[in-house]
Amino acid sequence: MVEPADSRPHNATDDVQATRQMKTPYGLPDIEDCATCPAKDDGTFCNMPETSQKSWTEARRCNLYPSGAVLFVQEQSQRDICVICVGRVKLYSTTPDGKTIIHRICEAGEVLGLSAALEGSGYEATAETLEPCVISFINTDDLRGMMKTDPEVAFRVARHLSFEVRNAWSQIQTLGSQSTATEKLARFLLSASAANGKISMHLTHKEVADMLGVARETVTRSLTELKQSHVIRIRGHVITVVDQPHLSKLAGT
Amino acid sequence: MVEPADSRPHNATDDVQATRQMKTPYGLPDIEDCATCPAKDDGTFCNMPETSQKSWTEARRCNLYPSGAVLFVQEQSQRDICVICVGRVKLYSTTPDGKTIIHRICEAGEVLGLSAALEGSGYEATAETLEPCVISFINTDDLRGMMKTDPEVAFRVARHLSFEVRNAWSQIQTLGSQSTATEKLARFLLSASAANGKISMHLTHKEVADMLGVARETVTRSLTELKQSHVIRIRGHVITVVDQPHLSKLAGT
DNA sequence: TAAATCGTGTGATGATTATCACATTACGCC
DNA sequence: GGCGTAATGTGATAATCATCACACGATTTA
Repeated sequence: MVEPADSRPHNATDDVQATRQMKTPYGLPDIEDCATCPAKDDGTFCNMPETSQKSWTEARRCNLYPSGAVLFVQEQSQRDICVICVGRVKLYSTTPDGKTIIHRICEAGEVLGLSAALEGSGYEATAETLEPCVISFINTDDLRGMMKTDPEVAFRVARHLSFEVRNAWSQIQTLGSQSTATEKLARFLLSASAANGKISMHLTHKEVADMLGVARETVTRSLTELKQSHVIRIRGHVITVVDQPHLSKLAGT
Repeated sequence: MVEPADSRPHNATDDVQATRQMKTPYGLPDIEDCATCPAKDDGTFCNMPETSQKSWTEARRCNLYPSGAVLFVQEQSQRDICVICVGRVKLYSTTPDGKTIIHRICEAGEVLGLSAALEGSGYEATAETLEPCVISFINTDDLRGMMKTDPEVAFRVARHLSFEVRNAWSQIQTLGSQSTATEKLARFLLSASAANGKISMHLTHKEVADMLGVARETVTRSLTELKQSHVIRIRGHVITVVDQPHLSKLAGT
């Protein structure tokens, strides 16, 4: 796990991997402008009206991170919000007795630290990159200022928070339903599977376990059980849902 | 459980209880103006700047509900958001197999249905009054319109959503920590207790159980256990935390 | 190539707690 | 004040799963 400076620009020359290819560290594109951003279609702050976009672009700073970098730590006082331009980020918190709970795996286009920014409190969780990432930072005060003057920004912030609430609630349903581990796993697989039934699993069993609130061994066991009953097939990092109706029945839906 | 029309004004003459005191049904104040509202100090949409307040007051409708009234049902298509002026409302969802999960007990000043309004989807949960309530309704389209034109409204919506996210996340921590039932209950009691250690329990054991994701009997048992070990004292609906350090230790904090 | 590390697979065991099945109490309502 | 329903208390039992304890394979590092 790499431990970079909190939210400051990542100094590429400090990094062993980066020295290999100085031009584009970690093989990432250098996103100077939102126009060249691969997430531009569906991101929360992408495709904004011109005036909003302008002040936005001026306020943001853009950094690169390797896999396993910690963007911020829970309860750390909050100064910036993060926008994921490229990559995936794991949001988790740890309990005093050392247990880890993964709240969400965030994709490109999503925003981190929003609720903390509006409440004026510390970060709700720890954010760690799962793969090389391009992250934009906006100062919290700047964000608030933009929200106060530009309804478009405020509206988009609200909509992203809605999305977060939805997400959290569905996780609560999974965690609180006191259902069996297989049931939870089935629900997880269903929500993760694409239309063709394929899931590219970039998460370890431990990470899945921390998302579902069960032990790692339980995930392994349930997974092999599903495999043996020919409900899913596992090939490397790709899980294929073979018997979707069966899986749905297991999920209790 | 009373089943009123979805979000339309409650017809007091239809109701048995209301016939007793026609002037103020359920003994509730008739809130015509936010100026006379008891929640005006800390509500999300209270104490707004004059211009915002004006359009707000024009858009809102105000209704009275008895205890146990269903304000809206999960997945029902959403037309209004609700503001609790007086009373407490239980937000819950039910799983296909009949289990109930209580997401939150909402107090006066809080807003219901916000995330559904912004996502344009159905209500996230079912809302049921826990006591006689005064509820204001604002049409979703009106709200969106106000957000687009008035940054103040948009900002307040965002801030309330932040609050909801926080809430949801702390519930996720409780539910997902795979801790013992006593641990969860201890945490619940701590967060519910006032500075003087007193908790006015207006919830049944079943309701607490549905908040913590455990069985009702488990709540009863854990509660008596805490009582017998002199950590808490129960007198009627008032629970007093006697040994706060002990309770904190049980909560693992 | 050896060593170390990480992720995964698997067995045995005990603790916790859901579940069922009642008894008992409290409380609103006529 | 009595009746009926809702809420609470309590026991016995079984199921699930966390935990510990390792083995194994893959991948990276020295």
